[in-house]
Amino acid sequence: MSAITLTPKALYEEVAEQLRQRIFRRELEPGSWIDELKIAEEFGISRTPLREALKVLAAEGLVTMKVRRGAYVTEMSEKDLRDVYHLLSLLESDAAGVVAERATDAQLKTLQDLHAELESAAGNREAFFSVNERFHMALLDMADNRWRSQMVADLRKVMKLNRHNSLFKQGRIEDSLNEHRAILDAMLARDPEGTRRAMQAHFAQGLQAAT
Amino acid sequence: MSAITLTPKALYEEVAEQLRQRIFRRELEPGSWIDELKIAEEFGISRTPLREALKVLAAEGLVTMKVRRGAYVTEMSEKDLRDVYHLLSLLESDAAGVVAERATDAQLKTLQDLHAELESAAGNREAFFSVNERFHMALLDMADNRWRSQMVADLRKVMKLNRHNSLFKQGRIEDSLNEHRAILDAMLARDPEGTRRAMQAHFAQGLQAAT
DNA sequence: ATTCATAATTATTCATTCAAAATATTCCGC
DNA sequence: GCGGAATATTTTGAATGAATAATTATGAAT
Repeated sequence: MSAITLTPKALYEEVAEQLRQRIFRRELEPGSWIDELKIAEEFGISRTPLREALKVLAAEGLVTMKVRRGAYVTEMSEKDLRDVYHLLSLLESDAAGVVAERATDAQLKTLQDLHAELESAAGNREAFFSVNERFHMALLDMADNRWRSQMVADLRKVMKLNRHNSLFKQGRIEDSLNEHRAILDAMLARDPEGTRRAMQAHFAQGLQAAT
Repeated sequence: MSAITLTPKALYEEVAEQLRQRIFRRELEPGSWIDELKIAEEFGISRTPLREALKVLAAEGLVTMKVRRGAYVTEMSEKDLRDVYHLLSLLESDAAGVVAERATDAQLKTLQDLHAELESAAGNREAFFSVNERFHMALLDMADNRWRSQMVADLRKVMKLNRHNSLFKQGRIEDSLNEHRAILDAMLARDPEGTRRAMQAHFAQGLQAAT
């Protein structure tokens, strides 16, 4: 009767998101085996959509499938962390350079607004982390390369596996804000090369703080 | 029907590879809908492993899932082609720079051998394409970043969707060999920056030939 | 004749069932 | 008591069937 279509997503998509949250919250620890029967029962679903969800997560790199052994939460070594940071630095600095070259003034304004929001969230770690994510993703969107956006999104998810995800040591938020300010200034000056360098510096600092 | 039932891979992995081949051979055309029942019947399997295989391909970007509409072979626009080339250039030039910095002499020798093989395959397009793929992947392996290797492998698969995949116009093979020679020379000279530039030039030329 | 609504058909998505494989446990022999 | 083999249990992987959602076609009303 009701014309409201309450099928926004397929069940396996929903399940994939729930699993991501559990992994990020460390309710499922890296290296640990994922019990299909147990999870399916907890979610009140059958194994079919769960298995499809696990394959989505495997493609993102969050879980690792072993033949005839099932799914395991991916373990990130120190080297993995460095490698992923390296790629994020490469991809996002390139994206920032593109934005510095081609963004409209309205788009730059959007980034300025997000930065302002970031500064006002400096006191709250959760909020800061969330706005920071939105800033980076908004920049990616403006760089307008769906393949890169997808890759960066996946890498950022994988990075959350790291135990030092609470990478915000004393003073790191302040430093991060300054680095963002430098990126923004270079973009406003329409200086692509300077923007790339500023973004690379931002990631170099982020890696230092995480290790 | 071989009586040997060794299970090197899961069925859905096997099916995923078969589907890739069909897509690359254009038996499944970009933009077209993938009929689950028909394919399952042709392969003599049920829809379950097929659906799992489709999700793997969706993660690679080869197919696109639409809610309640099933799977479609991904369509690559001109812009998509440029975007993917851009990323491959970025990732592989970085990898080549890393190799120029850190590869052992034995590894450089391996690349030299592959280049020699490439030169001797210059007369056969199929062979040239195959050896070329092996050269790029060997280089990626040496750069030793599994996340980058995975991303590049996926992007290279997606690139095969392009109709101008027979991107070897008159003289392109000769040019490509020269570009490879320049990359190799820069690596042998242990010149990371020159290596990166040479690889970027290689991709710039490749894009030109493909469009 | 055209548009909207309803019904039917078609195809996706999820659950249940079944089979095969790997691991662990137990029993027997040395 | 220890080791090996066989069996049993656990778990992944695949098939079939049922239900839900969407699209298309048909009919009626304006």
